[in-house]
Amino acid sequence: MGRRREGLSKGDRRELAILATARRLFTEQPVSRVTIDDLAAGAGISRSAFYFYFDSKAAVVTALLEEIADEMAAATADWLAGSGPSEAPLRGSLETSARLWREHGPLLRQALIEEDPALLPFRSRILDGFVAKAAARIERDRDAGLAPAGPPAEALADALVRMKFAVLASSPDPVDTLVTIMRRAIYGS
Amino acid sequence: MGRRREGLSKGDRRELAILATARRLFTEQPVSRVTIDDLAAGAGISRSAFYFYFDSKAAVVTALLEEIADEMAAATADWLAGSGPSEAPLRGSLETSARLWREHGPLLRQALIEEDPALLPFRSRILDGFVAKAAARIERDRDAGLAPAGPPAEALADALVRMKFAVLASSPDPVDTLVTIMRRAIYGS
DNA sequence: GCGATCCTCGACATAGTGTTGATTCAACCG
DNA sequence: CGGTTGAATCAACACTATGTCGAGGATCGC
Repeated sequence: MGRRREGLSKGDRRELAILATARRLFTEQPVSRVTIDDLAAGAGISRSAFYFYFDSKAAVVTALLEEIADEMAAATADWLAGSGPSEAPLRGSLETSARLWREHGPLLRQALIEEDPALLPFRSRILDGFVAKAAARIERDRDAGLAPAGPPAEALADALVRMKFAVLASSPDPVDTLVTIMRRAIYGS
Repeated sequence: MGRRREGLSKGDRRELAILATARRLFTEQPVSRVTIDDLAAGAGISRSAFYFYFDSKAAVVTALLEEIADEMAAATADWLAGSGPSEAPLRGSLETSARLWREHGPLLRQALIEEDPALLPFRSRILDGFVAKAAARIERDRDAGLAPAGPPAEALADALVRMKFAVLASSPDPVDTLVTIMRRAIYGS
């Protein structure tokens, strides 16, 4: 009777246990201070058994970042799609981003600030994607006469995105400041 | 005759050789990829002899950063002491900062971006010092009616300094963009 | 009950860091 | 000259973390 009760094999459950442990540990301490031993112990397996499920710590981090990537994109989609200097969409986007950094700070830091080479794919997806879309939005506003000329939109967007990550990584609640700087940088003459 | 000819003992020369090697290697590759073996080999000594001269790689990095700290301070002194939105002093300060990052990128990156705990003293000296002075300058301009109100000067300065470092670390020539953003962020309404 | 596949582990290999104790060497003191 | 001292050097060791291998144990499909 009842062969595969719930569809989750022992192996599946162990893989999920590793990810759950990683999620827990990576909210508390920097990625570099979590060892594979920690992850294996948290999942109740030996260190070398870990390698059956993941190739490296970076693979676990990548898996977790995949989960977060969509939230990151959704957080800014509103503002990126809009136009003009109105404050609310920008503030909303930044509030959500700030929450994500509070929840996943060490992970995002490892990928976006420390620039771990193993996390390059995620980083370029997020960073380049944001920069390209933000630059497009800036050009749209300039063409519409809503924003004044200034540095190349791409360079401006790049600087603002990097500032956003750097500031989110260091202050718990920087939204007001970021809103002002970004609006002035884009719309101030 | 001529006992201590030039005052430099063998040990002194070796210490300088380590520093020279470090200077060379740290212009080419990230700090984390230079091993103590590399430094020792470059200075022509064994790895364990290295530990006679320095406690760790971080100690070497600290010594090199000491040399750079003064240049960093001098680079921005002009602008920090002035007032008002005029472009030249800001641009001059940023040009010098950009040159320093081109020459010592990996070192500055390790201290100011990656936030290596062992380099905390240098980081707080540079970062907090800059932020405090920039905040004071912003308040001065606000009091003088040269700059409009906005986020707390401290928070604004912190965000701009972090943006500066983040952008310098990633683009070879970001001065134009930084000049515009900073002026708009401080003086734009 | 049997074979294939999934899963686990202990043992090993490698790279980097830091420590220890013995030894060399140069200078200076009597 | 001989002896003491302290600086400088090294080989060997210990530790931590990562990743690899092959030998088996558990489990599922039949």
